[in-house]
Amino acid sequence: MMISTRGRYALRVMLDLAMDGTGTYVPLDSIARREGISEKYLESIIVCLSRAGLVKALRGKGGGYRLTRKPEEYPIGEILRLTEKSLAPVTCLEEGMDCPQAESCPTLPLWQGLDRVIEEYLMGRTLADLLPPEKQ
Amino acid sequence: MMISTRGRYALRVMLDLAMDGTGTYVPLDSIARREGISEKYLESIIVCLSRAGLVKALRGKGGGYRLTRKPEEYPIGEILRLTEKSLAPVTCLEEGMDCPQAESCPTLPLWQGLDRVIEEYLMGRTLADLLPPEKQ
DNA sequence: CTTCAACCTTGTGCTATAGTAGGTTTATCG
DNA sequence: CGATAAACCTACTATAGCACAAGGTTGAAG
Repeated sequence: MMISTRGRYALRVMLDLAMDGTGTYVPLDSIARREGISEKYLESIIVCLSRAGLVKALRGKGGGYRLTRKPEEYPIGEILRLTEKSLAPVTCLEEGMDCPQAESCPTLPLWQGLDRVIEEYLMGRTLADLLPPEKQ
Repeated sequence: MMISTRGRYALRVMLDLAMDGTGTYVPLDSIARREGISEKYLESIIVCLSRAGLVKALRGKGGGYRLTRKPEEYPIGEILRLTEKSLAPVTCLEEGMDCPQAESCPTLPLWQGLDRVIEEYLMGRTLADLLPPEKQ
């Protein structure tokens, strides 16, 4: 629940790719070195992003990853949702968790409201918002 | 990070006490039965609330717990902060975590913003907001 | 002086997180 | 063609936090 290293690393990888800007393929080991993150661990993270089409992968020599859209077309929430199992602040709201007492629960509306606030914040910002001004 | 059963149970206990309304001491085992939660586990939770003065405890026969303020004087965030180790959405923001790269981290402002939004939401609502209309 | 309730300490099973390790496939370059 | 470089895939592991459970101790009322 909420944001672990997986989501944070995913964001940093995407940001790293966005900083590159050249549209060429960037190999993962160079990203790992720059960001100071275990390459093997990053692998398991970027696979999610690749399968979902947020980045395009190219194998073999000269291969790597690159963005498939412009930075301003990546809502932060989308990146996090793919790499975290859930962004819900409480387990009650997680998928496949329909609580039998949901109808009468006096606290459920509170959590739903919190979830909405978080969702709006994360979907209302994009990768581009995290780039340094000169890279805009 | 974020809200586990500890915080959720704490809220339900406080709500249970607020529902009582009579100002008399309510024993924990009756709360546990009503809420369907393990009494022993609740014990470890309510101790935090008691030590912080959110509830007053009375030992011995006829003892139990009662609120020390009116429901509208308990911000939800205060209850959760006491029972959860942290409400921060990422570890970066947890106490005693001053990251050496904080200055140059491009994602830190994002997390700080998210933290503020959550904080405002949770501190802007009180126990009273969760009571059914007729109990107001 | 018994009863009931809070208080305190300790232990335990489970699950998720944050990685490691090692091998397989695929593309490029000399 | 073959070496190299990269993504891809499977499986394993150590650690920590969560959600309790068990048992005994202290203290207030009747």
